Amino acid sequence: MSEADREDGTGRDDGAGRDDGTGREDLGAMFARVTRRLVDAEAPLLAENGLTMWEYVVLSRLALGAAPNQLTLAREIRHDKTRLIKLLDDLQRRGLVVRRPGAADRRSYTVSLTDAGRALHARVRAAIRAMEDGFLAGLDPAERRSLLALLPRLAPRETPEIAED
Amino acid sequence: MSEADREDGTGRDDGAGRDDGTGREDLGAMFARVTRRLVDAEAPLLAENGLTMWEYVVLSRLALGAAPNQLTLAREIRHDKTRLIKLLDDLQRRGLVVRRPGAADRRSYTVSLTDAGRALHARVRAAIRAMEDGFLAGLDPAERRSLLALLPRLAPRETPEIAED
DNA sequence: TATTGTTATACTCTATAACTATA
DNA sequence: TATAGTTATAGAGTATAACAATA
Repeated sequence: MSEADREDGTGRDDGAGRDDGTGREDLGAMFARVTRRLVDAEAPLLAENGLTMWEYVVLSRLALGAAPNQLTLAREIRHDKTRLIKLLDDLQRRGLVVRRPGAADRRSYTVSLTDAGRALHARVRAAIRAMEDGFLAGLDPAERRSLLALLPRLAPRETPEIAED
Repeated sequence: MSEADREDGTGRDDGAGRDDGTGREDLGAMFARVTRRLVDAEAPLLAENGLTMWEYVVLSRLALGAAPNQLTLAREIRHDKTRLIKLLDDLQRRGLVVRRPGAADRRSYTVSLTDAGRALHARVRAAIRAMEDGFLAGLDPAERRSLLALLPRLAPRETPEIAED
């Protein structure tokens, strides 16, 4: 593929400095920059509620339903199973999640949210959602709809394995 | 435990797991997932060419024009000035970049690409661009145009300060 | 023999402080 | 006094190996 592809992209100069002749910035660089801005904007909201990013990721996953065991939970959120241990210890000590002996396999523990955990997640998520609305404020409704429809197709989420609570 | 257990909630199953009632996934989570997929896809392309991600970031910035000094270079790519040292040492040892005494300020060094550095960057960038084309293959032309127009607006790049070569 | 939860260890990445030479 | 480049050190984050209990 050559420079002629600029026809279905953006061939214009967006004022981001001297053009190096390649037409547009790397997709990875652009996505990374947006991601970093969102992470930076989420950081204070999480800190206010005493959560780290990984803890929030765990709560978000568990909000979909109980995880059958810690290993699948770790795989689904792409976190090391070894680091998940202390993280769950902390969340459980704070009464946000519970580990229960697995029904079939005595080695494993199902992990699920407590009422307090579900409430905290809902509160933080609402704050994050409000921040995101501001983040997307510059887009008109059609653009916003297009973006929200596109993103899941570019990186589909793995179907979580849900256990009985 | 049958898969049909997931149907008991909303009845909707779009492949993204049980709905937790909040409508859509966090924007940050979606962007982070896309970014990770792109980074993972770039990794082998960079490794084949003996570059780390940060080294490629430096080359990409310098492809826009020489940096007036290392400090502004570090700030523009959001990298620690202390870690930039060894990184530039390496790139210079390999003949990809050159540090030249600053014209006005004798403390500073301009940083610019050598011909070899420019060639390597162009080669790697072409490989990455080809990968990106595959990555966006699932989108129709209108969606692709919309996405590429949106991204720079969601996280504008800082205008780089360009020095004379 | 393989897997789940766990601990311990080693390694990488990142952040901070401090030094030098110039300004 | 402040800044550009550099070095050294401490800390956080991450990966790997190994172990006990169970399958």
